[in-house]
Amino acid sequence: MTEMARGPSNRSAPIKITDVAAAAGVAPMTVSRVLNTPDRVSPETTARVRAAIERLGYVPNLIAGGLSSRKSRMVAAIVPTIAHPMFAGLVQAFTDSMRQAGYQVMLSICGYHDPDDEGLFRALLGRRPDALLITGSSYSPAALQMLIEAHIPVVEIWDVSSRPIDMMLGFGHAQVGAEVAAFFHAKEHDRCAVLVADDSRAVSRARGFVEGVAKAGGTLVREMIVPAPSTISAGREGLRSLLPDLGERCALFCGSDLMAFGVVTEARIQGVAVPDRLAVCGFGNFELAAQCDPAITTVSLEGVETGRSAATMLLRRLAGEEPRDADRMQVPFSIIERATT
Amino acid sequence: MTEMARGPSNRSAPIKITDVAAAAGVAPMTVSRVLNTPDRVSPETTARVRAAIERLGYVPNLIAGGLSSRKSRMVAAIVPTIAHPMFAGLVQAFTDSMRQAGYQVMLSICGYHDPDDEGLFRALLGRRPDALLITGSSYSPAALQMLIEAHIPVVEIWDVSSRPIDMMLGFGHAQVGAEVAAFFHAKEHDRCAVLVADDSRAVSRARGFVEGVAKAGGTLVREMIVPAPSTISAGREGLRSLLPDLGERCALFCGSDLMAFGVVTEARIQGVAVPDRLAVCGFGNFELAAQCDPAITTVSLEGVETGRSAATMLLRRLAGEEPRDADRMQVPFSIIERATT
DNA sequence: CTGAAAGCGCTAACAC
DNA sequence: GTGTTAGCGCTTTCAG
Repeated sequence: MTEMARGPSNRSAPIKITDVAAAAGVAPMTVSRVLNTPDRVSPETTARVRAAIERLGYVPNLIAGGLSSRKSRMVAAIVPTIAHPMFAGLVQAFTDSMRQAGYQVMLSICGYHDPDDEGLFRALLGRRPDALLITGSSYSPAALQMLIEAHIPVVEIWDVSSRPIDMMLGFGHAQVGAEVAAFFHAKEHDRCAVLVADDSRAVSRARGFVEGVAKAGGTLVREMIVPAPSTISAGREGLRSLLPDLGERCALFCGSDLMAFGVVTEARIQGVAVPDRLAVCGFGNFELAAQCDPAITTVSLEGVETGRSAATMLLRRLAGEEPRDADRMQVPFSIIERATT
Repeated sequence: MTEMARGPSNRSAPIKITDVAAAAGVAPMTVSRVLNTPDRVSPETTARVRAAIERLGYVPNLIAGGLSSRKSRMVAAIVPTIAHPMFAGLVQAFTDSMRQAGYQVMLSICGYHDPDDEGLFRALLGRRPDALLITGSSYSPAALQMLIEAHIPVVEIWDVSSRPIDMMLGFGHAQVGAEVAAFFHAKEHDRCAVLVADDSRAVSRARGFVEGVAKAGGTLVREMIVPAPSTISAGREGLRSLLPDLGERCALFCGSDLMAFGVVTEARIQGVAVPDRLAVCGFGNFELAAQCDPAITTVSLEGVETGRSAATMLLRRLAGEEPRDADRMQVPFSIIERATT
């Protein structure tokens, strides 16, 4: 074992394309072609080059390649949280789809109210992503301006209410609220309440709900907006606070299934009959809502499908296709009725 | 408004450092210094350059900078999932800490059994991250070899049982299982069972538990290993399957709080008294375990603290400090006793 | 404190 | 098919 060990470099300088080229007896450009456009290289050469790559343990420097080709093969994604199962599913599906197409995803988690969105965008855009996925758009005008000037495909998810930068994929949150109100009305609930965390989309849903209740001639017992995030304990506290106003019969729309679960849990503890005295509808269709007892009626969102669609939209544009109408898409949502209504 | 609009470039080529330099009447190098080492530039020059940057909407190309400086100011992180609250917390805390220090995190979600770990590592290392966070190490030898040859700081989290690549931060999963077994024993449970998903760490915990039960002279009623991931419905099904063997009294250790919640829910439906006939301990200390009713006894993990510690370890090394003993750290865990035991 | 020259590792564009 | 040349946009290094 005193001979030089075979196999990759022992703690020497990192292998680069010229090393591989030298080892294979070809020009660097040929190595590059083997990696990027294999069909333009003869099989024998390819084999020799591949062997050299293998032997040296060469890992191409994508940074250098990106600088040269002006393509980073990287997309940035910004979501407020990954604790929310819908976003978790979305991110996972988006990442998978992009990776399959050869893109790496840089994920940023920005919270619901990022004070320094400009700083975040600068850090992201500075890496010259080929495309961008962002959530909603409660961003500062300066930050949005940066996005526009980046001249890359951008897809906004989660909210279709605002003026889009480029592509858009989501649903009107107010509309969700309205549909839940209509659903409650159809079930002959005329006393309604709503409990949400104060993030702008949830508040939109609440507003849509309140309007829907009014339009249907119902009574709004209470509109509770609590600090984000939307948690189980917020739901439990919410119900305790609502208790005095509950009356004979009341229907409550919650900002998330977590909250709804908290409400249902606390209701059992407090001896409030669900759904007879209190009907509950959640939002998000988390596993919890389906599997807890009683199972919770909720609004289903299809995070996975949204993530996949977002990837498809971006990939189409990255492949050079022109913008089209379908680039402004509503994501379907549906009310899944279960035991709490 | 027929004059040329003020403000940043209207759809022209992207602004680069030479544009800013020209606009400010300085050399490109001076612009670079304003951005990277502001204290080495006179205040007046700085002001002029900053104004030009602002006016042109210049966003430095970090790709080019990285190539030149051989520092990407980027770290890669690999986790199996973000659906698990512990990982979600960890990732969030890690990302925050790194971002504060000026590093961007590239997150990869690899699932529990990635067939193409080499491909993933190549994609990541090709971007020349300055450091790496990885979860556990059920990776192929070739893939691990790539990590070693990257010659960057690596911190492995989540499992301290294997031989480390560099730094390590986690806890012995087998030890967790053993402690839960001891905990059950202390509560005079001599009939025990365990239910986990088949991911390698969860299986380690189960094994530790089984050994612990044996050591304490207890009886292992059942060891159930179900397909990953660990879900509520897996817990519900698990209990149904366990039902015939439950006997008078039994203590069950679950692979996650989700499973434990499923078990407790199904137990209520089936009329199994918790904790009198069936004691349950979860794993992970999710909000759900604390807030459901009955609240679930669990093992608490401190994902947030782990993420922060991992960041600290890496940042120390990135700042040039030498490896030290503290680089192999146990993350504390604790059993939180609640109503299900 | 500021500038000029050289080059990071790769690929586009054009030869051969 | 393969090689050569010339950068990509920035920072290092060295001079002033």
